[in-house]
Amino acid sequence: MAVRSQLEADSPRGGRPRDGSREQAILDSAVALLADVGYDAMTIESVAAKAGVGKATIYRRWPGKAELVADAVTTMHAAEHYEPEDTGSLRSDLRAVVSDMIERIEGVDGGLLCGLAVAVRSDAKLGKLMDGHKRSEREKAHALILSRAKERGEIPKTADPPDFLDVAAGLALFRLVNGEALDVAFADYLVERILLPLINV
Amino acid sequence: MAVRSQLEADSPRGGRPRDGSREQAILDSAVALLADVGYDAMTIESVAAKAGVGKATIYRRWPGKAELVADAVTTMHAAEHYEPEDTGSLRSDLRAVVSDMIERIEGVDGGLLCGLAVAVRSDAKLGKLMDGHKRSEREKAHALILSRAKERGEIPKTADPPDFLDVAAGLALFRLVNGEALDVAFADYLVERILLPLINV
Amino acid sequence: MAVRSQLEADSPRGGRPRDGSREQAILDSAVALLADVGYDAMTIESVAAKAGVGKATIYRRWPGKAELVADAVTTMHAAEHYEPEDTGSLRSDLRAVVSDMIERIEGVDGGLLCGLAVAVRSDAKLGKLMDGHKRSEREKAHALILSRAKERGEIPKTADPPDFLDVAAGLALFRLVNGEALDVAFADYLVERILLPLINV
Amino acid sequence: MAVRSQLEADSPRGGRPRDGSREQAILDSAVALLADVGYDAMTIESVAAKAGVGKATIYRRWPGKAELVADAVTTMHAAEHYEPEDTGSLRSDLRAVVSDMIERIEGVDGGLLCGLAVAVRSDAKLGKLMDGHKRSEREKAHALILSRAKERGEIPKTADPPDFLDVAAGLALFRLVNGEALDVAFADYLVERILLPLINV
DNA sequence: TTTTAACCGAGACGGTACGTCACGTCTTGTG
DNA sequence: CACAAGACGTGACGTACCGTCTCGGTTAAAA
Repeated sequence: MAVRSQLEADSPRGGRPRDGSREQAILDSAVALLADVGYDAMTIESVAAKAGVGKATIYRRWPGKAELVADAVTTMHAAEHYEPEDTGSLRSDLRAVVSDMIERIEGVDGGLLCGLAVAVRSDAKLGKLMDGHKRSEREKAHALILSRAKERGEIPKTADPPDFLDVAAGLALFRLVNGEALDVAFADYLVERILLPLINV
Repeated sequence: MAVRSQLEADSPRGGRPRDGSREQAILDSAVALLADVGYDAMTIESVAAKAGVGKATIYRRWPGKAELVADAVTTMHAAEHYEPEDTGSLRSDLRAVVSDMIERIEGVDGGLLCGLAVAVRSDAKLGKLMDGHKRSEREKAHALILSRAKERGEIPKTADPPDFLDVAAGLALFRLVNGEALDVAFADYLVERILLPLINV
Repeated sequence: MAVRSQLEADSPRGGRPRDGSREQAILDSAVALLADVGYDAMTIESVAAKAGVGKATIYRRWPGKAELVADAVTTMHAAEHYEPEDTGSLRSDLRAVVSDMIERIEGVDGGLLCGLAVAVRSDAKLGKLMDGHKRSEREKAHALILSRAKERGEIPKTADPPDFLDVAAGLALFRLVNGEALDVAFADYLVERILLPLINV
Repeated sequence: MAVRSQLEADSPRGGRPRDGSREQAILDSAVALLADVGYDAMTIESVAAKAGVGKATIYRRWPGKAELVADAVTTMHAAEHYEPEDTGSLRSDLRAVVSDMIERIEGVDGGLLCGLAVAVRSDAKLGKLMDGHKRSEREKAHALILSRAKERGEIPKTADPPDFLDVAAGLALFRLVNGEALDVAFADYLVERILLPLINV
């Protein structure tokens, strides 16, 4: 988790404790609405209504919309358990991971990331808090693909390519922002002209 | 240009013609305000006031804020005349172009691109219209850097690397969205571990 | 007529003369729209459209909406040629004229007069100009009814009652403004308890 | 009261209850502004500002400007405690009440009543709700003046004249609408030629 | 057990930007 | 010049959210 709760565990004295289930209901509703209608059209009021929760219950936990969204996105990524299968070759492993990534970006991630970036820019602290999980997932996938390729003998044991999954994600996002299609041709280009060359230095 | 005017050349006869100078005044004001205060804090009313224009004159030309911003960003990019100098070597040429790009992204582009992406996603047609100029600028720089390197003999005349400037821009944007710093270390990493390997296949 | 034309017959020098037919088209459209949608919802733009006329052609003749409406109402009243029939007795003459008046008020006049009154109050000059025709019509009816009653011997030749038709119109308008019904009972009351007593002093 | 609150006593449970003091603050501001600047120039925003209230707080209670004004006028009339003094004779009592009425009409009532009439006609229910208080005030004054005259022996104990104060108000309003002056001569005429004859049948 | 304080859903509050619409004026081209 | 068309600056309209606040009621730990 990340920004949530502002005061993670303080309030030393009495009173009814917060109901943890609300937290999840709110985040779930936020994720659903982000995917449905996008960042701008998602309102705190709609999140509250969908979660069956009062607005104050949201503002008690997050200082504003941007922070709520940050947590919602983090939650969303945490939910996906990114474990690329062994498809038999480096090339096909890359193809699989790239296809998967593109699918996700086209689904929701793209718009969310961009909408979120607005929040990031308006409050720089956010950004620093929110990338933890995602990065580690990417790094795990990176290491896994690489070690398989080494075991297969496709690349030398000493190979140490850069963060090629970041490169893939960045290029995909960039094309999205520019309104270009994320199609099969792009996936091909990405694997053949960018990723494989970077790994096979 | 792009979205502007809704009906680029419609009602052929009758009535006072639109005053083209308003168009520019509005876009200029929009660009200035975007850079000053950001997407959210930029209001249509403030754009109108700064441009010395009525709100209706804006809404007559653009259906909403998102579309106006889309055009404003396009205009902004059109204004920049991207001509990378010859710094003497491929490596330093890349360093120069990367530094320049990072600077621009940190300045305004980043937030704008992201804010824009929201608009893009809510109206898919926008995206398709707005990348023309920017892409061609990038392609010119790409070709220029490459031909210089070939003339210097740094790379073979037959080299045909992928769109490495897109890769650089994408990775930078990606880090921005994730709240990571776009610092000198990143620029180094980008040039040494990504761009040069991609070119020197 | 009344306010119309601002400069009734001036502009001594050349140029295309005003097209008098426009005047009537505008007034007709204004009357129709007033009756259809009321004062507030009647817009200059809709009058212009219905009349097939440019807005400037209206503003060239009348300084504003209020004045146009003033003329339109006057025109409307001028159109009705109020000649009460001889029904055989003073009482039935009064009944006839009262019924007629109520009908007219319920139809359009009521709302118009009230809407118009707003204009009157915002520009006091208007009022002074616009009552001419209507008053003279009322006075003609007043005199006619009275002379018939005298000829029939219902009232003395020397009788000189006050402007009872004004009283009738005023009371009807007042009830309208107060949201009370203008029904048969009211007409009865008006004739029996107000008008006849005022005449038969 | 009248239109106010749309649903006088609806949502029985939940939520912060409406603050009744806002209601009065809004109506007071509306009355003041109506008197100051008139119906057209009175804007909802100015009412809100003067009352120290958000626009939404007004629109939560009234569906639009017309209905707010309707209530404001009703309130205004409710505030005036109409108790005509005993001036010693029927004639002077009538003069007093007529002068008072004219003064009020010239002040604000006239324009308000007319502006209101527009609302009345666009929503017939309004009218039926809003005349209660005013009528009863008029009736009280009517009865008072009459009983005094009877005590003085000016008119027979059995006299039962029609609603002469309605007649007076109606005629005054009618003249106002027609742009005729409500001056001393009119007051004279009203008392001598209309009211006294009606009473002294 | 009673108190107490923070929790909860609901929704009113003061603001503010939105996008629409009409005003009355100005600017075209065509008679 | 008048005219039809319609763009212009202006400013009010009514709507929708923002983030805060208040209400009656609930819930657990502290007294």
